[in-house]
Amino acid sequence: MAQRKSERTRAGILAAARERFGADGYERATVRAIAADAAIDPAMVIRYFGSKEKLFAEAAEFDIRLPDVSGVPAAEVGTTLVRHLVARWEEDDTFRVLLRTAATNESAAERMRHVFATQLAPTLAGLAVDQPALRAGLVATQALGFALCRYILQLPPVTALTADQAVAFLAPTITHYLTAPLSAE
Amino acid sequence: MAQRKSERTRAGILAAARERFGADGYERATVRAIAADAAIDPAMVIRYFGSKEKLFAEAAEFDIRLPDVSGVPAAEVGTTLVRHLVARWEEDDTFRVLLRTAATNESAAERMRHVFATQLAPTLAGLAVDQPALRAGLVATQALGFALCRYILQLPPVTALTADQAVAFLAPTITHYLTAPLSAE
DNA sequence: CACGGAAGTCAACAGCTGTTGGCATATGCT
DNA sequence: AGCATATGCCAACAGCTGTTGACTTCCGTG
Repeated sequence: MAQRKSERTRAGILAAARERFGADGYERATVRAIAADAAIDPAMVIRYFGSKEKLFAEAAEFDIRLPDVSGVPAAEVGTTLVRHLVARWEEDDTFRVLLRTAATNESAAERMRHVFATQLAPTLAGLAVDQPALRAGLVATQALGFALCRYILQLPPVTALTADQAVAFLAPTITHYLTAPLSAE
Repeated sequence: MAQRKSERTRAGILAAARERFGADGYERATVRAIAADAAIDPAMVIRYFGSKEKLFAEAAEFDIRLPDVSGVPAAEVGTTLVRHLVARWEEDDTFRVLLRTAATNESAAERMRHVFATQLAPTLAGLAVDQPALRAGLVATQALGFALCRYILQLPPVTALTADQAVAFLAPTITHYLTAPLSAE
């Protein structure tokens, strides 16, 4: 097996890349810095991934892995959804990479829209009482806004929350956006 | 008046800088590109503002100019607040500059926290029924999340909204965060 | 008109960037 | 063992970055 060792260094580069991209964003995260974190030569980063952009593409591959909520009582759907999202964001930093970079990099923004359209919106469509696209959009504003304030901007009152508190505060809003009548409030 | 002409070109540089920073973020917006937009030599940008960072600091100086809501009926506070925020964001792109850049630039993030702490939180504190810091933080997640999805990520369902629709959808959430009991939802 | 200072141009700098090719080394197979 | 190939390092490249200093041009004032 000639592949065994290479796969480990490849994974090391990817891990270092995720951390750097997540901390610094696409432009400031240099190939040299990523290579140094992975204790390897910068040339190897290019050899393994072709280019910085392809490395980023792989590092930002994000699967939201939404749970199946078809069996969940309607009243608990919001809580279930939010709990999953927060847990998912806390456990790995791939999403932070994507969110941070999407602010300044158009291809990352496009990928973010793609995640929204293919992963979030379809699931929410089954839960919304009407106007699924609009409701999914509203949910996104609250969900991504929370992630932005907590992980990127790090607003003190938002970082101070425990995950459970965050879920308790956000869930009613999500439920509201999915089910409340929208025209006259 | 030796100053008159210089002030015009200075304003021109600042306008070009705001546009470039807003469109590309701090790193990708180069001094040379800003200078080209302002039809001037890159050296002048430095001469007028000292450095790229100081230019950014001036370009991202943002005053949220929240209205006085002390005389507004409690039921309409949310709507008034949101309407003002959305109108303010639509009319000038300084806020977009700041938001976009805050994602990848720590000093811009710090400035964002400062705007939150000195401009948004104090006003909201007078409107919250309790726990003002927490409630201001929750309001920020929704408000900034909307701005992120609409102006930066440009999620189709969110950009499709008219300003009035956006206000109508967000206002109840803001009111909820300011006034609803928080412990058991 | 002559002068002084402001306004602007030009070329160049040092440093960093992603990327490439050549060369050494180690590793696994026969 | 000996070869082939994968793995890695080194040095260098061309291009871009923010920034600087010297030089020219313009303009209002004495």
